[in-house]
Amino acid sequence: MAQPRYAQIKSHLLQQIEQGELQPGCKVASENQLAEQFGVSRMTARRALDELSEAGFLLRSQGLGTFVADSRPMSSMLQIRNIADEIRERGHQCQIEVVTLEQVEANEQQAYWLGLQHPARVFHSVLVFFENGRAIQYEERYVNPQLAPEYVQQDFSSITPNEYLSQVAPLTEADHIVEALLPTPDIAQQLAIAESQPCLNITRRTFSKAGIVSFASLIHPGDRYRLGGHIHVSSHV
Amino acid sequence: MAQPRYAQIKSHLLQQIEQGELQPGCKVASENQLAEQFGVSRMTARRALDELSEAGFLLRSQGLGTFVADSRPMSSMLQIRNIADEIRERGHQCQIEVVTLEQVEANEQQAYWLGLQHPARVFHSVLVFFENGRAIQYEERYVNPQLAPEYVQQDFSSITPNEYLSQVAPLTEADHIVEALLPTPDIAQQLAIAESQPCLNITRRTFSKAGIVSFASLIHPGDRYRLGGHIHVSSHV
DNA sequence: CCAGCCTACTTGTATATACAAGAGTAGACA
DNA sequence: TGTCTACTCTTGTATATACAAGTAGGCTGG
Repeated sequence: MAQPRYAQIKSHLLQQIEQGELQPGCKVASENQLAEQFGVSRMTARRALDELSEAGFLLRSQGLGTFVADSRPMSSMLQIRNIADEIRERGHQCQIEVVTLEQVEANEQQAYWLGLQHPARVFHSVLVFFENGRAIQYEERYVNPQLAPEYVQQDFSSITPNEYLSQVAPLTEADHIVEALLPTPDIAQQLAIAESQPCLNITRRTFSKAGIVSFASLIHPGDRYRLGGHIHVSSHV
Repeated sequence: MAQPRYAQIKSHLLQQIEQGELQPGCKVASENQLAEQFGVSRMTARRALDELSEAGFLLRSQGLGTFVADSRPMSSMLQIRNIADEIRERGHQCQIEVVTLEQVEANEQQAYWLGLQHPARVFHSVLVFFENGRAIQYEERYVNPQLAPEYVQQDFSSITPNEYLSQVAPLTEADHIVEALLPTPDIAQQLAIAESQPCLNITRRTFSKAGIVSFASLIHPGDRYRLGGHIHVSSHV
């Protein structure tokens, strides 16, 4: 079977939602109706509805039915913009130091985050960004070689990985994890900060239509960098 | 049934993971083993593993087995939702300690952030949130008394400020600043952490149609809390 | 009129079963 | 020795079934 039956049902519903045939708040066919319509068992239809619900496209309530959620994507505070632009916007000089640029064997976790099968060879880069001579970002990045095969040939002192990857594989989505941590001795040295200096770590995964492009860990000294953002709330709570 | 069987199995595994009995990379009991161990059918055990995998705690691969993932973010989205919900969703207990709840004279900066003229009297609260007895958030909040005049009369051990404010002044927007910092001695003591423990500080301003409702500083121990987010990129770059 | 019950339909949980497909291993065989 | 096969264990997909539980609407008896 090329695609599982439950996935076909998911796709069908998603398409209807995205094309506006199913308006927000609109009631969706029940599990039994879908089961009959697609000639599958109720549990299979249920799986499609369940996963769409889990992903935030649908709202389900016992006794009532399944409905299209009002607005799904939350615009988030974390924009995808590269730090080089930010620095230049402030009228400052931006230098980039390439620490590492290589092809490596991904471990299972890394392969998983890139949506690849283990084992897999991936690209790996470590860069440090300087604003007026002061280190402001330590970037460690793993790149899917299928989507950016010439990654290691780039000259990242003139074009940032973000810029290059945006060209070869336009972004469609991204997710982030933000945390506070202390730098490792190595990173502290690269950023020229004390090991007791708390840092902001942003782990970012970027997606294009073809799949997961890369994930990166961006580490910023807490006293030199803040993250700002704005959310527009659709409904409430 | 108080709690579904599959949820019991989830809790059991989660507890083992969080207490380090199941180390990252460690192989987890197979569906059949769990089914026998808990006296349920394979499909029920499977549901527990599936949901934990979906949530990022486990990695599964066909033919090999199920393994504990390295680490995962605690909150999945940068929504405006209160931390109490997150804690409850994890099936944990949430306690709130009210440290301060008063009316104070806002300084010029505070009045400015609330969009008020100096001088102005505003409400001020300091709360500490506990998850299973461990402090997970120190919240200091300033509230616009015009939009929530009965703020100080609330019992915040039963309803969170976020929930209350959402009721009296539905949110329309919010902005954030995220930074990494070291806690002050006082905050370190309230959170029961070392003063060298880096923390994530989220400064959040919330807006309703009538104006700025409140701004709050939410401080989380870096080793107990992460922030996750997802962006849907509409068009360019 | 309306309060209460009953029924039909919904989602939620749980089970038993079957087969498919990926991965590793032991053993047969050349 | 090396290779291919067969077996076993794993997760993945799909089905049929049963009962629980929440919701709404209608019907009946007072």
